[in-house]
Amino acid sequence: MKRVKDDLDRTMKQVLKENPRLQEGLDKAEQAWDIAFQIYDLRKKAGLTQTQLAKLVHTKQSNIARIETADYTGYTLKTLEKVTKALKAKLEIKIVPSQSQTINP
Amino acid sequence: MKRVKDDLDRTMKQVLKENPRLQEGLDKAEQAWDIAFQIYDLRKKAGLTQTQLAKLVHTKQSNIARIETADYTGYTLKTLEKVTKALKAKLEIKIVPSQSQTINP
DNA sequence: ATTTATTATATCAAATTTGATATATAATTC
DNA sequence: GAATTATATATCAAATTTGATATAATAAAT
Repeated sequence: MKRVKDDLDRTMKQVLKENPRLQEGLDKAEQAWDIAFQIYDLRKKAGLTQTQLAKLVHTKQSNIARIETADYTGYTLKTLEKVTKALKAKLEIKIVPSQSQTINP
Repeated sequence: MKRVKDDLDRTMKQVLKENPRLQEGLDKAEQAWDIAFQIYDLRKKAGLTQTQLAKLVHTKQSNIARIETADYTGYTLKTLEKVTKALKAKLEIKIVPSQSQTINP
């Protein structure tokens, strides 16, 4: 049951890896999935294994696995920050209003 | 003791409100503070009081206050998402690598 | 095909955040 | 300046995430 989702995830990761432009389209899709992928991708590019990254973050491999697969909406910024820092990346969080959000004069 | 920090926060909010370009400079500063401010700012622009926003988020005023003032690193994405959605904004999370992060061939 | 390495899943206690209530402080309004 | 509104702080139980260990599943390598 969950296996199915994961298989999809993995093939999607592959597809995206080969067609990087598709990534943009995902912005509207689930944040959760996107973050998971971003981390996965960075880790791969850094040539790190989950266990190695885990060590950098001072945690265990299983926790990295959780981050990369699970739906991530509920997790804390603190965690995200630790991971991205270990990957020598910067966490950018922007809250962008959909429409001009000023009060009418 | 904490009052001092808050007073600073408030005046900073003012300063930033008047010199929006300064905002950029803050990107390197604390994420936490920045998020707090972004929410505060959006709420104000939407002309909402903390209590009103709280109602939209199905929570209480004190929790919104906490979000806007407290150091926010530890909180969950879920919460951030609920709040930004209520403010009709979109939460953008990007993990940007500091240097080109590819493996050497 | 067997090993070996890598990643995924389950589970559970400990730590942390969240929601809620109550109350204090600050700012507006009259 | 008193009253009303808005925001900040304290506290605590309940819910959730985190870290950890163990183990299963998958992939890679030999």
